[in-house]
Amino acid sequence: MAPFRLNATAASLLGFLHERPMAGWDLVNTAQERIGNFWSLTPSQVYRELAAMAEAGLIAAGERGKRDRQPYALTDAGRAAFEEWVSQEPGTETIRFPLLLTLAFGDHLPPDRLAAILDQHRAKHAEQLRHYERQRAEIPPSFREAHPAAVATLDFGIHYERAVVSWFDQLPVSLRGDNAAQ
Amino acid sequence: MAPFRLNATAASLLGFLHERPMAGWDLVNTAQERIGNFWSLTPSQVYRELAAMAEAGLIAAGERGKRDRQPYALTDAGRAAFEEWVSQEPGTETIRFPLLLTLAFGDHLPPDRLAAILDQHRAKHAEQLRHYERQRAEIPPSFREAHPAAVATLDFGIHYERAVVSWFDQLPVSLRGDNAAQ
DNA sequence: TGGTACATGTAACATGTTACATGATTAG
DNA sequence: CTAATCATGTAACATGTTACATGTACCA
Repeated sequence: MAPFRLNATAASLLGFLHERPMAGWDLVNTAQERIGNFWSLTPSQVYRELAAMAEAGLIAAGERGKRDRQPYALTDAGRAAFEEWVSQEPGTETIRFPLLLTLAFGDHLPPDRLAAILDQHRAKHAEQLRHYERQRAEIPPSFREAHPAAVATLDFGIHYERAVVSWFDQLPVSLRGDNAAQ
Repeated sequence: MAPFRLNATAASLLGFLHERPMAGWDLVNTAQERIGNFWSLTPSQVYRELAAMAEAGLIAAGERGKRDRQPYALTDAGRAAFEEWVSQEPGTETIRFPLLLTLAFGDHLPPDRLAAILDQHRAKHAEQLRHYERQRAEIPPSFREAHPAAVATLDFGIHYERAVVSWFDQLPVSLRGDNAAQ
């Protein structure tokens, strides 16, 4: 058996499979819900990683259920691989922010066009922030105590979006114009 | 000539080539300096994109200089392709934050190990913040007025790192332990 | 004259994205 | 009966990463 180098995406799937056997579809949705705010993945990727991990013996396919659902269960090898992954030092985050590129090259754009783009993106981030805050407010105390890490990752989103919005708001008028919706 | 779909990385190289013809090496360094905080790229990528863009006629190779430097100059086609790219609505940012994955799956880790990891990453971000703030303080007023966008992207970094550090600091003791260096 | 920084690139592979094809089940 | 949603996947391609090979010029 080749030593199969786990990537973070595959490892996350193993992480979720600790809870119960799941099919690709479940994993896509679970991942979206639980780590989607800071780790993106597509269905294609999930199915590919599952196939590769099944091949490598980290998960075992069960019997297909309704609608051809293919459940996978964690194996001992999978559990071991996950343990190894999770105890590694996590790497640095990657941020790729196209808006900042547009801004950096903003000299090539009419000022009001740039201002409009900034304005629109500010609105999106403000909305995302409201969304997180609504979620935060709805967490029952029991959950808060049982899953402090889940709350902490949500809080990260809140801190991040607040920073982004306040960054927009401190931009000089020369860049953002004065049409910004406060 | 195929219509050559520009990606953000390639477009950025064109952006820099507006200033003067440059070789791959210059572009790697310029990009690292000017957009590296929110857009990562490797030398390999740069050379590949340059080759592809030269092939597509967006840039023209000049005569090789010292140390085999291969300068590229923007062509009219390149200028046009850049204009088109920069006037597009920029897409959403992508964030991939491995530490948050480790935190989300932190139940599989001894609490003090998780706390140590968090502590270490807090220190890194605090250092990065100090670095940005030092840079910010060194900007001469003349530059500030001439290049507001460059200042704004740096300010983004500052806002971001402040948010990250303050997020670390509000984590419950149950997660971060009490060994955190304030 | 030997080490360091400069400079270019290729190759192989890993990961991520997009588009599409197929069919099952459920709700109206 | 039909549309929406569930569910699985493949294929093709784009992008990103890592490791390596090659040689140049400067400077101590």
